[in-house]
Amino acid sequence: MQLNAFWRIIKLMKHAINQKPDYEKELRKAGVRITRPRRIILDILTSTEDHPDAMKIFHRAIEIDDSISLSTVYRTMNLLEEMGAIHRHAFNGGPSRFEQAHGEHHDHLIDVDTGDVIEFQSDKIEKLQEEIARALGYDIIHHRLELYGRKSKPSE
Amino acid sequence: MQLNAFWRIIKLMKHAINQKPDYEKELRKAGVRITRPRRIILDILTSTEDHPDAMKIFHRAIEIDDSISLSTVYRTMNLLEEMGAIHRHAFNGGPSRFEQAHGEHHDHLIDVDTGDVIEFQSDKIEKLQEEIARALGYDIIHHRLELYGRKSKPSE
DNA sequence: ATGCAAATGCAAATGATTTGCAAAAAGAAA
DNA sequence: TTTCTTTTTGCAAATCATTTGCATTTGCAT
Ligand SMILES: [Mn+2]
Ligand SMILES: [Mn+2]
Ligand SMILES: [Zn+2]
Ligand SMILES: [Zn+2]
Repeated sequence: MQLNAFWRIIKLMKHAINQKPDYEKELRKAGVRITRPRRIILDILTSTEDHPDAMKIFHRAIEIDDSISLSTVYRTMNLLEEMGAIHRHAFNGGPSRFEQAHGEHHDHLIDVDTGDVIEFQSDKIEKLQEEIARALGYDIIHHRLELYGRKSKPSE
Repeated sequence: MQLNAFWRIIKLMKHAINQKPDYEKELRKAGVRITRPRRIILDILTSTEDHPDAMKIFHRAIEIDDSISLSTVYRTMNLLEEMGAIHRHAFNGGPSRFEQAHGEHHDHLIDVDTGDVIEFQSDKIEKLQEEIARALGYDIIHHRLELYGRKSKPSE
């Protein structure tokens, strides 16, 4: 939980300095063409703190270039996911939501009333997951932990 | 992990004795009509160990009564979920999959190669989740923990 | 048995995402 | 830059899982 705070600060500093991860270089190296739509979408992803879905990304994108199509957003999200540049979430069972893959691994707590997404990280839980998988004879490829909660009343 | 083994045995014993939870009575008490499709679907859910999706349930159902429709399966799953008789999962991002709510709470490990679903339970993790939520000022309403893994090579 | 609200089957509607295809753009080469 | 080849795009139509409108049937309290 202390580490969490640390990384949050790092993230904020990066944001302040505008030092975004250079996905363009990475993608180019992997033989991916950097097109105008892709650059715009990457910019949107690297400059937000939230977890937008395809439609929200689309709306932010057409604000910058109204010729971008929704299918391109979807295609780009699939591409970036395959390249490991973003993570895809399916909270509740709603539409896919995305966030850039940069930064520390974390899990999510979703406020069931407001929809707010709060990030957290627990080394202990990660360790326990590994132990459990190992005991069952498995190596974890990836995992998903989501807590759905409601603000606790201070009293009571 | 020891508790887990205990409950697994209980479950197997119940299954062996064919002592299914009496959902019919519960549902009736809640003012829900017990129709032929609902009885059949409930039977399917209470007599399987796996996590079938709507289509699979539909196919098993028409084997017993070929007049049952897929929409009724969907409607019934929604009803049973609201009544708390079943749980809904969305592994990977695929279609909803269901299991009866009876028995102990557990989480899932999905074999990414075979699709097998392995159930496990960890009091430690559950406790940690509570702690984390509390520290963030939240009460957990529900949660979802899924491990995606691959059988570990014994050597190496 | 009777009556009526609730549930069903079917087909058509939805919402999210994918896909085929002709036109446009990216990057390598000249 | 111009040219060339390959990839990507926008658009519309297709898919997939799931929901919904509606006329018809059914459960079940009287
Ligand atoms: Mn985690
Ligand atoms: Mn759990
Ligand atoms: Zn996040
Ligand atoms: Zn299960």
